[in-house]
Amino acid sequence: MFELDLRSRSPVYEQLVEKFKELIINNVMKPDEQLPAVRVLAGELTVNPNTIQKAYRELEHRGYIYSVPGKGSFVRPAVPGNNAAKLRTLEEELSRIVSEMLYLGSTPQEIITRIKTQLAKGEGGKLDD
Amino acid sequence: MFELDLRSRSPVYEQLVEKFKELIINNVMKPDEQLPAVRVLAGELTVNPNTIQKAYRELEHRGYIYSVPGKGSFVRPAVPGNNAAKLRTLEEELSRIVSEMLYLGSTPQEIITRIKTQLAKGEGGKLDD
Amino acid sequence: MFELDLRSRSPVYEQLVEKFKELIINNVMKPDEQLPAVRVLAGELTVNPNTIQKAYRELEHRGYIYSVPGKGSFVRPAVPGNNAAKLRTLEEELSRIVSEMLYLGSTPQEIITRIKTQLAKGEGGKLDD
Amino acid sequence: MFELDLRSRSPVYEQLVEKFKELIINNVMKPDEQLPAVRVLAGELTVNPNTIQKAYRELEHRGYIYSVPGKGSFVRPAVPGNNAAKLRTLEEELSRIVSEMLYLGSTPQEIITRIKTQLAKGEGGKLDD
DNA sequence: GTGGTCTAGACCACG
DNA sequence: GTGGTCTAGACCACA
Repeated sequence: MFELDLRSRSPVYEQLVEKFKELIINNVMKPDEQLPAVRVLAGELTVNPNTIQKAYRELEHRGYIYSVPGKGSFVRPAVPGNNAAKLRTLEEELSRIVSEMLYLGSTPQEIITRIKTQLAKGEGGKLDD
Repeated sequence: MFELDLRSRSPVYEQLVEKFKELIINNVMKPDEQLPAVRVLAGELTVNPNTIQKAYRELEHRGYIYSVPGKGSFVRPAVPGNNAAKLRTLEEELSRIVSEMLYLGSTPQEIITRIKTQLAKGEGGKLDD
Repeated sequence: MFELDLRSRSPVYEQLVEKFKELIINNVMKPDEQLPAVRVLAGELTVNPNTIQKAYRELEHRGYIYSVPGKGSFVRPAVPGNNAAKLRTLEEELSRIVSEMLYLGSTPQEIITRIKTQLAKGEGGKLDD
Repeated sequence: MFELDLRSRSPVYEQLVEKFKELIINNVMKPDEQLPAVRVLAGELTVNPNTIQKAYRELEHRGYIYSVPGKGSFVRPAVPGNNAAKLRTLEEELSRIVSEMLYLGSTPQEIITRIKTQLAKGEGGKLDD
């Protein structure tokens, strides 16, 4: 299910956070769906349970999941409002990336085309799922 | 000139690398322009000279500047070719960010508009300089 | 294990880089084999740990090893593709050296024989390992 | 006549040494031919005369030229004997380079061919000049 | 215990 | 005065 790169510079728990974020954002994991139990996932990935727990704690802190003591962790439904701060951060990142692509030789046309393609896919995905 | 966050989890030298990368990419620092001397910048930012040097060396490794012992460090003029690998990485980052913006409630129209605006500015900047 | 020349004009960390490069290139250190821990090697060579780390980071930048924080540093398996630039540099060095050997009195026959011998050994080594 | 790279990491005087070595080795500068006067060359290259002098001193120390006080510096004729130490060093360098080329994916056949080609040229050059 | 970051402070080569 | 090297020694995050 997960492909962890133990050789990577980025810590294992961070890789887990990113994987789950991706699954949640792309609606592969649905709202209120339960995440694998810590010990189970630790077993499957042959990773220390502490590492899984750290990842779940981080996901909770970033607002992607909620934990119910004694029951487990679940995908937190997205709330449309109150994301202004996060969106501003993302917009800055996006600016940075577009600047760098231009610097490295991408043409504005290429960049626009690429984003439009993705937006089309993203919309479809959202509607279809 | 620089705003360092000493409490950030991202190391000081990495923050410096990002700042300079931004200045170079956005053509605020021109090709062959000299960067502040290691000791001078260290003094201004009240940071250890070794930390500045680490940032400069990293920038050199990443191809943004060149350092000439005894002379100084300078912005390396951009070479158009062979950025395929870097561009692929950036495109993946861009995908990730666009996905997340959609998840947080941005509309495709907003995203496209924002990027077009930036591309227009970027072009102007390039031409004007 | 290592012979460092502290009086050499070539810096200690650079000597270390060259030693490890040699071990890796000649397959004395195998892919994914762990390098000595920074502090351990520093102790053995009576050199500052920072110096070792600088060498390791340099080896990582040059693509010979990878370091995983908290785990260790390991030999990076060779990837065949995209060494065109490095090979061109080496070919120039080779030209320079052959010229100088001719100048110093080596005969073409001697040079060819010597290289053929090495190539035979190199092949054997590769196959045997 | 000379192309100095002031942006290079390698010091100017070292670049000069290498250039002259190359000219002498390839018989472009003949034995007992006079090198440009320090001040003249400094003027042409717009370089500090001290730098030229340092290069000449280094060339003399390495046995490529001799200096006659009050007259100038001249190419030292090659003496066939007594180069054993230098040759051993060169052979080691050659081994190192061949190893690295193999590591980077060159085939033994390619390496042999390339050296034979150069040896043919070198011989011709020597005989023709 | 591992690599990584940072400071304080010394010394060197180059131009 | 410039970048570069090195030491000594402290502290942090990760597994």
